[in-house]
Amino acid sequence: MSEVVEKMDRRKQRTRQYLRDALMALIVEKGYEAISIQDITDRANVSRPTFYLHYRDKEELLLTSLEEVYDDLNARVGEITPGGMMADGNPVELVAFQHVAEFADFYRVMLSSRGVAAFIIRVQHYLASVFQQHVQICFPAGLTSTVPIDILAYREAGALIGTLSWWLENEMPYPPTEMAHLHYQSGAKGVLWGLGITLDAD
Amino acid sequence: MSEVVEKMDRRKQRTRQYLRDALMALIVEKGYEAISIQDITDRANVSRPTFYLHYRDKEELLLTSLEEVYDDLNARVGEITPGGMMADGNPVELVAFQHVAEFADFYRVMLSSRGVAAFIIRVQHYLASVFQQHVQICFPAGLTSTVPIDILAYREAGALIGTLSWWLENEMPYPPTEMAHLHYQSGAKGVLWGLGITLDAD
DNA sequence: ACTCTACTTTACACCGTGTTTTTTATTTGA
DNA sequence: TCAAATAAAAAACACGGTGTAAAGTAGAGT
Repeated sequence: MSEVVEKMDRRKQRTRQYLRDALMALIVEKGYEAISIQDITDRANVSRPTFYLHYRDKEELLLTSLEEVYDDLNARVGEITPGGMMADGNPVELVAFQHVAEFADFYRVMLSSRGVAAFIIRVQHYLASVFQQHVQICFPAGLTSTVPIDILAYREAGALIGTLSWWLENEMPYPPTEMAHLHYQSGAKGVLWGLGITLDAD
Repeated sequence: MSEVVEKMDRRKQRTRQYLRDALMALIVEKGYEAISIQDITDRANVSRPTFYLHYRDKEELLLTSLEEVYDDLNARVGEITPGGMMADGNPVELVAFQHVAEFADFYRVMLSSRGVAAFIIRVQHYLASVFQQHVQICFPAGLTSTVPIDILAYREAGALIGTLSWWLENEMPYPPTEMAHLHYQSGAKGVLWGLGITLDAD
């Protein structure tokens, strides 16, 4: 996933690290779209032409910068066990809330009006694929689903993004564990359950 | 909501209409970000300075152009009746699927990587507010919710966007009515129901 | 110490933005 | 129908960001 970093000149490593740090800081400060290459290189204390020695454009820098974020997320997702719940009895969604809490400043911007559509959609696809993988781990024998699994995957991916958006917009009033439970329950048992309504017969 | 159009010079009306049409066509063709003012005025057969006589920038044109889309949506939402289902027995989500089907080319871009984060977030907020209003219409006496209603609203708003994304990305293989039912059921009864799983006791 | 190679500096052409001024065309309404 | 009002076109401008090139400098690797 990451580039080969071992045999890379220290200056190269340092410069790229400066650029990535600068981008992340600037995203938090002024939003992605408002950032110019000059802004990034100024912040990184690097000349503007140097930028182009490493990255084609702002988007390419963003994509590589995201790897740090993804590495954290993938490490957490790797801990998932079959069975729908994690080893400690928490729902798997907890990893998402913990991860987002870790990078709250970043996500607060990127999942807002000042964010990037491509990033939001990418997160959605990622979460949908995790959902599908998780279903296959929990039910290896297969299922006779009432609803196509990929629709459910997109639905739940969007639902999680929605809950995360609310959480980030409202200064994260509940801890990750509580959010994970609220989200899990209203998903597993349905929205009517979340509203406190007993479901009638079909 | 809309401007006063009656007393407006015909040339003004025509020019603005051309600009709005051009923007919408270009969004479908190349995505919002890739469009320049020059692109819009070329397509509209209008000089570039003229653009600035009417709109401050591309975003302002987008916002006014969206009113046509919103007018359609609001007309449909207005038809919602209290009770969770519409007069014909379809779930209220149906209006969203019908509306998106009407402007499918537009939404296919705007809810994709080539779209605009601000638009996606705006749709999310709109859907969340509709959800909350709908709950208040259906249960005017109030509810003792297990989950805060605004969290549920964001959750379901995101969920709907997720389902719509899947639908648009996959060439809309099911008609709006069927999508609405699939979406409604997996929301009301929960994801496990959608997967075909009978829920154990708590 | 010597050789690479990354970085800096300066410069340039290009493109999109936003505005101004002058001129032309069209609409309004008296 | 004609005069006054106003919208649009045309041409030009300053500005800022992009992407590249050429020359020189500094610091890494061996």
